[in-house]
Amino acid sequence: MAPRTNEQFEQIRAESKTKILVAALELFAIDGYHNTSISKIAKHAGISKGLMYNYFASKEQLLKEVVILSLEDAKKMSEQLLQNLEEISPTEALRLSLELFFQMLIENKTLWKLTFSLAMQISNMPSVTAVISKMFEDILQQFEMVLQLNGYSDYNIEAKLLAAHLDGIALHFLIFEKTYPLEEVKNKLIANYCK
Amino acid sequence: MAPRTNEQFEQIRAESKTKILVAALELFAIDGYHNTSISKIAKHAGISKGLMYNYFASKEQLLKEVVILSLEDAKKMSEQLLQNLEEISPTEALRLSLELFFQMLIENKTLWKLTFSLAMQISNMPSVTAVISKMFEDILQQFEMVLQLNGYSDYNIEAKLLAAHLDGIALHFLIFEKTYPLEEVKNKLIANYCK
Amino acid sequence: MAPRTNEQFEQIRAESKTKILVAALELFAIDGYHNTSISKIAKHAGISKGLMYNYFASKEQLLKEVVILSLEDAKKMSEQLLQNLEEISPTEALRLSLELFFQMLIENKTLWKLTFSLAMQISNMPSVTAVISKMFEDILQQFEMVLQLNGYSDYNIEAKLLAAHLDGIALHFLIFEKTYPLEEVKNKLIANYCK
Amino acid sequence: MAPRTNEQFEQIRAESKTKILVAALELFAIDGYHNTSISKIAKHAGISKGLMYNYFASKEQLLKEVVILSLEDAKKMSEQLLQNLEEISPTEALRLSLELFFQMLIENKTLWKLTFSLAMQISNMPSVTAVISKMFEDILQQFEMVLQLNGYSDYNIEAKLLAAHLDGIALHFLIFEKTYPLEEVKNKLIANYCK
DNA sequence: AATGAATGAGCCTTCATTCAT
DNA sequence: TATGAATGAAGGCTCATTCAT
Repeated sequence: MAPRTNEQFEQIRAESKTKILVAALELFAIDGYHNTSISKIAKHAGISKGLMYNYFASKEQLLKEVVILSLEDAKKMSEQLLQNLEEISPTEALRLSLELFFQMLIENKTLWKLTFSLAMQISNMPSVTAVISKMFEDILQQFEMVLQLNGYSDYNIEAKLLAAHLDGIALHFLIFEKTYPLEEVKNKLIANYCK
Repeated sequence: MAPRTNEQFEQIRAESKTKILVAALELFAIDGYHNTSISKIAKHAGISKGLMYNYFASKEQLLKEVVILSLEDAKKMSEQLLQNLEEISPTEALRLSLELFFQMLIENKTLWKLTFSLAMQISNMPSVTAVISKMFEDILQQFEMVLQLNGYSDYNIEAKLLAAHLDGIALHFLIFEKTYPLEEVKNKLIANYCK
Repeated sequence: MAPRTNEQFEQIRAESKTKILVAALELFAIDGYHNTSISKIAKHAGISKGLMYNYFASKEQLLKEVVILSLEDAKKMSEQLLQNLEEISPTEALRLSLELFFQMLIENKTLWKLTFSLAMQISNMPSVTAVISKMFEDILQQFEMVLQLNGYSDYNIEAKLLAAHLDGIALHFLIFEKTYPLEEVKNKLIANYCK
Repeated sequence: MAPRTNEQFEQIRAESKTKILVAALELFAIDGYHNTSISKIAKHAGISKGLMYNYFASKEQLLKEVVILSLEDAKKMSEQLLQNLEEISPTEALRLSLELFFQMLIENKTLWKLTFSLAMQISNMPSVTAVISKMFEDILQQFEMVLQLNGYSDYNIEAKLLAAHLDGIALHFLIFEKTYPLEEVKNKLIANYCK
């Protein structure tokens, strides 16, 4: 066989890396960062323990990249909304924003669980914290804009309140899972905000 | 010489136990449960590693008692409110409840940090989870009552919304600490709820 | 009250010591030496951990004295037999010796268990081993004498065989306990030796 | 470089595992299970402490495998006898059985020591006990058969007596080692049984 | 004589990380 | 690129022993 080209190597690398990241995300979110060993991740990803260190300098670095990757995904989703924002009424935009949040919450429970568990736990992992903070600011800005469009005078502080509200709901939902009446809470919240 | 009296032993025990509980609470809250080793706790408390096991059967049991102790403190505070609840107007009661929450949040940052960090991390520690869940239910009931008195028809689901709102605010406050405009958020929240 | 006399102190000491020895024997025999902690022994004896060190320099020393005490008891029993040995026929003496052995085995299962478990385990505890060896020699001499009286020419080596036979039976009985047909084995053995 | 082939890994594993098993057998037999720490075993085997857990799930599992391995060796030896059993006279078969026992005792002192020391100490380790019991039953059956062929009417109970006799001799030999007249005892025993 | 709180060495075990191949 | 055997520090926990009272 002809030797692999650089592109082929590059692709193999990318595939392996992705496999590892996906496996790590799943395990971190379900079992928590500390309860997930490199061994488990390697097995789950179908690769060897040693290979992991070929792509990530340490377990902490892997965590950081998991978070980055996940948040990028989330951002992509939310940007879809923004594209159409100008074509619809402000109220509708707000409603859509909220609907989007709940949709993402349900569809990415794993990621949310991970994010929350990290948020409270990694004062000693600044690089990871920074990534999470950055994303939070982005979301806040979006909310400010949408609330401003909806005529909220205190949109600055109201955005913070809304963000807190949503994160609080997410937190409770993730803790109580099946017993939490997410649908009712969501409807009530939207009703309250979009009147 | 004669051995110590029972009272003397009791006092020594109480002091040591408290020392350990306090040290554990601080470290658990700052570094998280998994990042806090028994060694660290012992050093922080100024005792030997082995002594911990004289008072707590395991690290998990220590955590449980830390949580219980902290929640008892919190409960005492909140009960102060309930005493006067019937003498004041419903609106005032709601305002007081919210004020109380923020006061407790500020005064017991450590406990809140611990609670949140635990909430996402200890699905496999039923005994601890149970204690936290119990407290959450208690708070929820209080909110339901106060909201009902304030004429909220959907007081059931509104209580859940309020609880989420408060926990969300607490979460953000604990993450961003000094940069979080807690006072403004608090005033706005109270204004929104007590109109 | 008048101060205690020396005799009273002496008696208290003796009682405490005995309590500890008895407790230790029971626990050592049931759970094994290594699985029995000083704490357990103290609790079982109804005294404090510290007091034990008032009477025994170490756990190993305690073990040694337990063994000595137990073997002395055993010796007393066997000496009862010897007293009457001259009044009965040699065959009867042999039968009685064997009967005595089985009786002691059944009545002192605890001690036997302990002895066996020690015998194989304490090459690194010479002081204890010495005591056990000494007793074994004593027993062997008795057997030699009785076998000689019964006309065994090779009484020297036959005594060793007999001792081994009895210890083997004891070993199996202690391992299999209820399922071991001790009575049948005993009758057959006696029948074989006393014909 | 290319990773090792499966065969290479297999061989490395086999070698390490054997090193550990051999080291463990020796130390368990000499010092007893409880007095032998994983650290000691690792040092004795010339490997790191952690590596043991790459091959054995726990110290108890290691013990179990040590016992199994040893008993397999023993079984192989005894099966050599059975092959020729039908070609020789019953008396000769019995004599051979006994000779074999003594040969195995001398050649596998370590294993015997281990077996005895375990027999009295591991009532709380069912998995290990089961293996040992199984082997004992096998041996008993063999004895029953051979004794029956030799015309013993009570071969059932006589087999138990014989097994006890042999184990008793082994026990004494292992305790007193060099000072025990094993050869004389063996000859006398065979003489007694094969007349 | 008696107590039990306190110590600290040592135990079994886990796991991130390295390295020879 | 890829493997997994090997390491060693660290973790939770036990327990014989000491010591102030």
